[in-house]
Amino acid sequence: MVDPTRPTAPATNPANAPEPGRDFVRDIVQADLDAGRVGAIVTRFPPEPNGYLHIGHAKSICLNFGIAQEYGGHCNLRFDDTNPVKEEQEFIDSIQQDVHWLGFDWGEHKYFASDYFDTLYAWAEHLVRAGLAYVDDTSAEETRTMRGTLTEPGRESPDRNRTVAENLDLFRRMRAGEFPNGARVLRAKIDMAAGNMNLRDPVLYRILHAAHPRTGDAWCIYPTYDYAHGQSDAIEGVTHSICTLEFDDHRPLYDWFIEHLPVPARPHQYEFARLNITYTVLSKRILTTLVRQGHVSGWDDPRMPTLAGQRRRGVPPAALREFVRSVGVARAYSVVDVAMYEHAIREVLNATAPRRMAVLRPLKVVIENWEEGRTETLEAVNNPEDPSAGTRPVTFGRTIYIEREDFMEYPPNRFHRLSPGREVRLRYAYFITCRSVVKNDRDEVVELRCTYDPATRGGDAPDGRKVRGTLHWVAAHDAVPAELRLYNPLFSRPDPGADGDIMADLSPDSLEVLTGALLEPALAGVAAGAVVQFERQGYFCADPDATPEALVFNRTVGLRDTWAKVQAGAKGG
RNA sequence: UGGGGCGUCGCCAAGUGGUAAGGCAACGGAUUUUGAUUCCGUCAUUCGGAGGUUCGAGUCCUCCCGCCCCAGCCA
Repeated sequence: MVDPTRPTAPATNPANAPEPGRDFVRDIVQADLDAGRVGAIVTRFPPEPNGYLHIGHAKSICLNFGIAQEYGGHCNLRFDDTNPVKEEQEFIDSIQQDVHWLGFDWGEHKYFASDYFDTLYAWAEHLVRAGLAYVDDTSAEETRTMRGTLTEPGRESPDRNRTVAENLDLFRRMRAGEFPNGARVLRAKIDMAAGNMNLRDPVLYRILHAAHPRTGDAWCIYPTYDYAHGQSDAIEGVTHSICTLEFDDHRPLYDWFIEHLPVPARPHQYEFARLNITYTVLSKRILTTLVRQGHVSGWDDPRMPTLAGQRRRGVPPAALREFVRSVGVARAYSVVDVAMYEHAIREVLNATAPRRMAVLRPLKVVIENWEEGRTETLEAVNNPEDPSAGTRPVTFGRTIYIEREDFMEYPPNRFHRLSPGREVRLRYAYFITCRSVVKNDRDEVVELRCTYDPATRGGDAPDGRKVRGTLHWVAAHDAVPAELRLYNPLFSRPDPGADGDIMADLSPDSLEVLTGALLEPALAGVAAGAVVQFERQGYFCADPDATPEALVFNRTVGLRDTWAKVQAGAKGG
């Protein structure tokens, strides 16, 4: 059957052609607008409040709210709360917080599928009266076997031909609470032999004696997703109901309900490929398991791909939006390289994050020709990408700390940091030369004795001599202690779960805690949530776990590190 | 011959019959007081495969191959 309201080919409109083909969904929207099939664009983001939103949802949110914005329509936030046994107020709250954080606003358009329970129920009776739905007493297990298989047709329930009167009576008594969970269901009467399993008399209502977060005990029967979704779209006047590919073969059912019910509008469903990322799991079910089994500290553990987790990790919402934009929207199954995500994060943070110095693994350095007790204040640039960020003072002294890995007693070929006899620059301070090494009884380097060149104040040599390396540092007299949490992928393989047991792929190295880090004093009063770049190390976000004894920072993402790559290559080769 | 969807560079992804965009990654090189950033260059004679139509095919036709989704009273 040809539906004249359904777009066939994108219409062209040379007059005000938008930047061509941003993605196929926008093409459809544009074509519908051009052809006058719809007035204002209405989309919707329909989360079920049974968990926290994750990066995959960000793609859907950006698509739905983005399209509404671009075409001057609006996007509804609609909670798909049709299954009270899984849904909780905590999730209703977190979802709203996360959508706002991502940068989108539903305005007055916040809805719940449960707002429509009365209408949905009335429409179900309508189907019953039309002979298109019946009450089935078959048990869940029996229903499953009778549904047939992918290659064999199903068998019709003996209750399939009950009279309208009997169905109406039974359905009303279901609603009245006369029957226990699972005793009966209301099913659509479609086609038990359909090749599309969704059309083999799908369930519309099931008995669930459970309190609902919003409707309380008002109901003991609840509509299924298939029955509730399209009708909710119609009630809200949604023009483009955009969902993921696995709902593709639900569309005939979606359309069936719309055609057979007295709905006030004719919405259309469109499907796009969901987002997958290497080394990452975007499945609410698995994420829930990680939280419940304590593999992570909670939904907002910075290792979690949840929006709450990424926020705590320090990922700016703009980076998420940029990432989603760069990935595009299509219908082909895809797994995006997590490097693309990290790139988007660095791109945003490079432009915005103030620079600070922090030593992750300190190595003591004594400047032998610097007088005991003398300090000197120098000027450090806050963000070379943003002159308006200004400068800040940093104080130098006789004893400082540098990064342990910035010194090697026996340096390999291309190492151009500090080693015995070699001169390097301390960022914004002086050139220093390593004169000797102090070791403990285990032969470990515990301290360097260096000298500085007073003429190189600020880091420039008046005689124009060059130095190969520039190191970050903190002064012993004013450094601030901190705990640093370094994160690695939660899973140890790019395709977690591909071998079956996803929990077996959990990485033992996803979290490394550094307790002895030292920060420059400018970081002392930093507010939780602030993101800075620790020069030469990476971007770090102040965590609310900070105590009076020590600040806590989460590493959002490291800087690109070509030296590490060179080393890895040398080791491997 | 169960139904549906999809196959363009290592990973995303434009392309809608006129002679393969872009991003990520990678690799060279320049600049650099972050081995960062920035910059410049290299990176698909070929679009899952085979036929066919056409002056011309990633785009149209036929056949074949491969991958994903569906048998919840989950969404």
